[in-house]
Amino acid sequence: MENKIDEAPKKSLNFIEAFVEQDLKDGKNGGRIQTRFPPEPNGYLHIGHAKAICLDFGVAKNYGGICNLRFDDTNPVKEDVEYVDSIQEDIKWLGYNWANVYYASDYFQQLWDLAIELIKKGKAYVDEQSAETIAKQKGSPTVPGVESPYRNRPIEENLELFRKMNTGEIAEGAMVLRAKIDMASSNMHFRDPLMYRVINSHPHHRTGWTWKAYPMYDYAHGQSDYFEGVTHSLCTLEFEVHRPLYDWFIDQFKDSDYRPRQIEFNRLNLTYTVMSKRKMLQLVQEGLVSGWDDPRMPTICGLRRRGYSPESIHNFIDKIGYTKFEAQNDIGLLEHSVRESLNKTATRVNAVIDPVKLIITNYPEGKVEMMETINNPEDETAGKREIAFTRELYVERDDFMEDAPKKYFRMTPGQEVRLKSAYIIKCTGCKKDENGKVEEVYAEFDDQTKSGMPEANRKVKGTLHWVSATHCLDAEVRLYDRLFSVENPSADERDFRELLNPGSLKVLSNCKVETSLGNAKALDQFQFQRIGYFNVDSDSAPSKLIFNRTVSLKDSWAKEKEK
RNA sequence: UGUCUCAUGGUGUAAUGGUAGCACUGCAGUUUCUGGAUCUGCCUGUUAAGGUUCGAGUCCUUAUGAGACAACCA
Repeated sequence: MENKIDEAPKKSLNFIEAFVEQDLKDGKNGGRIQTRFPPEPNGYLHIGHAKAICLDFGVAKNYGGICNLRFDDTNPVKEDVEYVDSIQEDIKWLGYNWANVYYASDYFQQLWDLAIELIKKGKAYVDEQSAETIAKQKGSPTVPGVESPYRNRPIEENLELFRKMNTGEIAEGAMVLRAKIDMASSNMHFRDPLMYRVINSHPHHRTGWTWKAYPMYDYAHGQSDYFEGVTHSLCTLEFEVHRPLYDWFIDQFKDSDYRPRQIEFNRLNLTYTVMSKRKMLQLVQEGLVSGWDDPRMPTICGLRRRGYSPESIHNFIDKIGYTKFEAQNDIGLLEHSVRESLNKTATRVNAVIDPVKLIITNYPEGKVEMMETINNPEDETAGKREIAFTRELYVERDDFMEDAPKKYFRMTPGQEVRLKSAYIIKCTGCKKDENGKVEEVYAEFDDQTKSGMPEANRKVKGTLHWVSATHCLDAEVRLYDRLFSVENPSADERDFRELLNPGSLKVLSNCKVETSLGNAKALDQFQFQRIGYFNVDSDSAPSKLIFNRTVSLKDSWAKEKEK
């Protein structure tokens, strides 16, 4: 037995964990591990952020370090407290606790002081050219830039102008502070990058009108990492080109052996989804979805409302891994992850989403039998409950066919099926309206086949779910599907809004569910037997039950039908 | 016609110079009071060409393809 444990396969490290372990082995930073999750509070978190969160918090946890939450709030034009709250809620929901909450705005004074130091060293200057001129002078990746005429302004003058940038004496857009590096560098970010710009049209959500000059990302981010003692600054691939500049700024100011290390990994791309904040915002603003938490959105709040468990998201992220390859991840894997998670935890209930009446013609009128049924066959501790059985029931319209193919295991005249947790019945026929639509299905039950009786062990091909027509509740069921109809909306030439899946939401208003669902609370997760996983929508009320389909069950009959 | 990064089945990801493995998907079967779940089996892969080496997915060279970078955004 002990040998078995030794033989357990070691989980292989991703390249970031390998770097971290090597740094630890090399004794860097005194063996300390510290990461940070640095969202800009300008939007809701999505599953791509969840990937970063799992890494930032996960690395800290696995290597005995800490992870801080830091809001990168250096642009008051776009940022808002509204987002600060939702971001914290979403991180907690994912199951993580930060050691501290910081704000880049906490460092405005320190950053200011360092900028002055840089000016005094002759390594930064105030440029008063227009944004367009500066852009033009940057050149292009293949053409070197040209130096600003203000590049060699005297230090005293730079100090004076920089001070004025922050007093309101300088108009927004009129001046910037730039680091003096190399206008001919092959790395565009080295061509005298902007460090500060003037913003006096918007108050900052935390510092109000105190500051008029705000630091730019490349300067603020790296220094914030440094101030906090971050050892591993993990970010996505598009910041790869920024790393030399990140290092450059740190080199200007560092005063010990300690330095944070930036490592980049691939961002999450999901098929049939868009992940850009801009596009999501457009979907919300144009009413193409009901809001940031629309269950079709890849936002954390959307997934939560859809019925995804935190565990399902962790499992998914675990499976896709972290590399430097720009992958397209199959949304099918996310769906698999949620089925895997909910299979173990969701109570099985009976819900008929497209009901047709089934009458057991030889069952006494008015009789009510309470049938015992198991809550979750995957979890012995989940217990049992009772459901009412009566002469008139509802079953799925799909579960009856007058002329059925050979492999149809459900109700068709002459065929026996089992009603789950109740009796075996034999279908005898149906009644149709003038259009040929089935109005009622008829069957006879065998009183020796009640679940638990010896005769109940008789082999029958199909087992159907049902609810009593007299002991059930009405419900609305929202069937959600993938938001887009093409695999990669971002790669399509057409406008992404034309690519929306018209069938991404179907509302069924005439569903019948078992009475036990009457006291279900918002977000409670269930498996509607034979249909899928559903949860209680946040708009649901006892007087109007609303369920969202998280994901359907795998359906091998649907595949068989297609053949 | 720059710099940087990347390339393993349909998709994603391992193999850290020594038997190309895992997961998802797909297919076939087993089993089942959910056509779910379970269990079993199968299909499919190292971008190309050279080189180093006893031995290369891994190291080197070149080619090809893909991505990132020219916001007073982060």
